[in-house]
Amino acid sequence: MKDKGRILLVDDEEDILEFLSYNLIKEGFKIKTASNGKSALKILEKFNPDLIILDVMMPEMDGIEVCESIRKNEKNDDVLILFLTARSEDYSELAGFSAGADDYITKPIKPRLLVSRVNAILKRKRKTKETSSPISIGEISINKSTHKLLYSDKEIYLARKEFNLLYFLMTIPGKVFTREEIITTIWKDAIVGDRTIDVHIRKIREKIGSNHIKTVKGIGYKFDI
Amino acid sequence: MKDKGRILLVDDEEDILEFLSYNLIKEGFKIKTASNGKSALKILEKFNPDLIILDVMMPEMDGIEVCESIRKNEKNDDVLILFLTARSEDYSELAGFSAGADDYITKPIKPRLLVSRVNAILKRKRKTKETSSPISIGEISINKSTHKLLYSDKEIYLARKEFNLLYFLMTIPGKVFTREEIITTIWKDAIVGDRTIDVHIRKIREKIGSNHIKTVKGIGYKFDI
DNA sequence: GCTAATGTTAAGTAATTGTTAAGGGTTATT
DNA sequence: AATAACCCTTAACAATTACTTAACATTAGC
Repeated sequence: MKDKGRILLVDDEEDILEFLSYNLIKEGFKIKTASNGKSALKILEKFNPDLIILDVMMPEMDGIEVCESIRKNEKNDDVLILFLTARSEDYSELAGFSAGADDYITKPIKPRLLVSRVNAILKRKRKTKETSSPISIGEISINKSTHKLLYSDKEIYLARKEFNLLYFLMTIPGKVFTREEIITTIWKDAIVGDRTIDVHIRKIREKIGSNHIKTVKGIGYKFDI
Repeated sequence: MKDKGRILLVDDEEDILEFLSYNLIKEGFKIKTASNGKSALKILEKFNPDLIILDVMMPEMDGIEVCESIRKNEKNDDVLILFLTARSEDYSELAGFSAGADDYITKPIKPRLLVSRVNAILKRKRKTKETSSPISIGEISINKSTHKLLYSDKEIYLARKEFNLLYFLMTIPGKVFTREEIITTIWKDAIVGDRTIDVHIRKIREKIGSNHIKTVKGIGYKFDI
């Protein structure tokens, strides 16, 4: 069976790991397991999974902590995280999402539901990857999957934040993105000073010239040809 | 309680449907729910909602596909679509916008924010159907999302207040807007002197000529071709 | 022609963005 | 493990741009 995706399972209960593995391997996923947060983080470095299924309730490091720890590292921006939570938790106080989760499943786990959820989430990942591939505008071409920027056929290196920012602006050329939109997209909910955006804009302009990113005072920035 | 609007909720998770319903019904909205894309499309035919709240991540048909499918039918041009998305999905909201969404909310959903967003978006709908699409009158075209004013194909830069003012006048060409209306719309509740409007009008006229904005003495201004 | 309303101008004030360099943190290299 | 290299953020300050005002001029309509 072909490789449908790589999944890292994290739970302190052996039973559940087995149960999940069994059902997901049957579907053709590549599985690794970890029985605690620390080893999960370790495995993560090498395994490079598409998805991490994380039990919220674990001794020592709970799922939320693990999730935050994963998200702290921008290298892991791409990986999806799905939580396992106890039924009783009220949706409104589900802490997982603010920690950076993408979805969650409540226990008891029904194999069918699990599989369809996992398929759905990975399908979306593939889809956004496809649609988010290279954008070419004028003589500038930016490619998220290779993290490369070409400017009239010359390769220009951009640091991660610069890259994300430019990429974001280029997703809809001409549209003015407000500072708020930029912050919530690039910085998620981190709190950064107002000058931070400007500094990054400046660095991008330094590298691609100042004709393409236009300032709309009082509103934000836009990318134009 | 009076009918504040009709909303169709689409999510595969019962919990979230309940959570959303509870909060929106409390506010006086009429609610219907669907647990997948297909049934949403079916309900849509009869329910005729003002707004559809759509989870991006669903098995089988995801939110974006549902949205595209809704927009394909011109009958549904009027309906507003609001996405629910998990935070870390990269710019998926943008894919949403090109699919025809009007706004989005990220999880975790906070009841207050939800309600205020829903109210805002419905209010906008009642006021002007145009939210982000450009207004073109004669050889003048003004576009809020790109913050561009085109005058016989030449791009003209307007500062923020000027832009908002002209945009406001152009929303209903021919209508005379009183100074009071202008003040409350553009300046909200700031207190500004009487000459302030005139100065801005002057600057606009300087840029697009004085034929289009007409003074109606004692009342206000209007935009004419 | 009188008068209230609007137009015009320039100057002052406020708000926003640009720039620079420094410091803390992280990652790569030796 | 120490070191170097780099990235990100910040703060302070500069520069720019936007906005408002006041004083005076002009106009429309009675």
